[in-house]
Amino acid sequence: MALTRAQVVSTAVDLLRRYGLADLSMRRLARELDVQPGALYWHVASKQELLVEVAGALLAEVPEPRDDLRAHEALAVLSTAVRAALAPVPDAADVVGMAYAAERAAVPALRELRGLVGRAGVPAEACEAVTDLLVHHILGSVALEQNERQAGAVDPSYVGRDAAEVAASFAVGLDVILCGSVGTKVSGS
Amino acid sequence: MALTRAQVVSTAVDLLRRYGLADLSMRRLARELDVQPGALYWHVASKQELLVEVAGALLAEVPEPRDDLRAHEALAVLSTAVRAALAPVPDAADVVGMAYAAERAAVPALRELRGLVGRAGVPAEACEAVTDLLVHHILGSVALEQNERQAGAVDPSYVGRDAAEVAASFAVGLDVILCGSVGTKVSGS
DNA sequence: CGTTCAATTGAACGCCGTTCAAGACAGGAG
DNA sequence: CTCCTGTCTTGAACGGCGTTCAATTGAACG
Repeated sequence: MALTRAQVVSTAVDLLRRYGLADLSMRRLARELDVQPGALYWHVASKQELLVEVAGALLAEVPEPRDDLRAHEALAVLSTAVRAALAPVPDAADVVGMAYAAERAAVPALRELRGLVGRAGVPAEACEAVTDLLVHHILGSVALEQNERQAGAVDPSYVGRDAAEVAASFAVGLDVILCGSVGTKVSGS
Repeated sequence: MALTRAQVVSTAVDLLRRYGLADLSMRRLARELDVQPGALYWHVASKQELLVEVAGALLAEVPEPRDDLRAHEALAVLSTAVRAALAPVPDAADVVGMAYAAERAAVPALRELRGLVGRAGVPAEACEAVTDLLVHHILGSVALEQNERQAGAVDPSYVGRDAAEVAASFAVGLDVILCGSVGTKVSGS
């Protein structure tokens, strides 16, 4: 049966999940699909475009927060959900970051985040700034957690912060963004 | 005369400044130095190690903020200075991000940032979290500004936010981190 | 049966990071 | 002056990469 764009994308996601971005090459992807590398370019214009699609797929299953929440809570829930979806996928932060950089609206879940920021009472001029801050915080945290994991795997004597600690760090940062705390208070856990 | 590690690093910085990370290949660097690629590996263990060195060089000239400032002000000054140092260097965010991920203490300027966060009254447990947040915000903002620039260069009809706007966005985000504003107030400009 | 046309092949182009035996070339010891 | 030793460089190769493109397949349709 003929190859499909959807098939290409989902196999790419699989490859990313299992082996990371370094092993997500067009050639490797072609091998996985029992196809010559050139065939991929019938379904996808470039690797860049493929990665944008992959980023979308990674966040496709993040549920929209229930809309009976206050905007702040919804923001916290969505941010945490996005982080949770990306955390277990190697190099997900790089992939999504690239997609976000290429086109802010390319990834639906992040577009939705921006809508919530607006609804949270942030003035229109600061809307993009705050959204960017949130996105960078999420992606940064994901990248960090994966880096700790990787460092620990290479050298077992290295005791970095484990996933739970990084998640807690993330929550603190999120709290700082949503409520402010460096200058004022620090909310409990 | 014999090649020097310092020479290799500074030529790498030059190449990065002028042509970006994509053109900072070991081969290109060797060509620039009138040398065979293999020669570089006498002075540098790997490209990774070279990039960490480059990241350090990029931030080597960021001045330490005067120590008569309150910690919050010093943080704002240093963060802004780091951002300003990286903003004009293509792909600087990727390079520094990589170095920071590889080893949080590898880049002196960022280590200093962490010290200031501690001095600003952030509880010890939240110290790394807040520093990470700051670093991600800085690097995210730099990456974003460069992306806008690049998009504008490719397609002149594209009107993105210019450098000043992105810098303003950065200041807003910094304000959110240092003072909090989503839940409370937004300080003037 | 012949044609058409989406889909794939196979081969090439010009890059990349890295390795390593072999050579060049200084400077000190005999 | 010769020889050696240790530092540094070359030249060539290895196995990868993203991308392009003429030629070919193969199924569906008239």
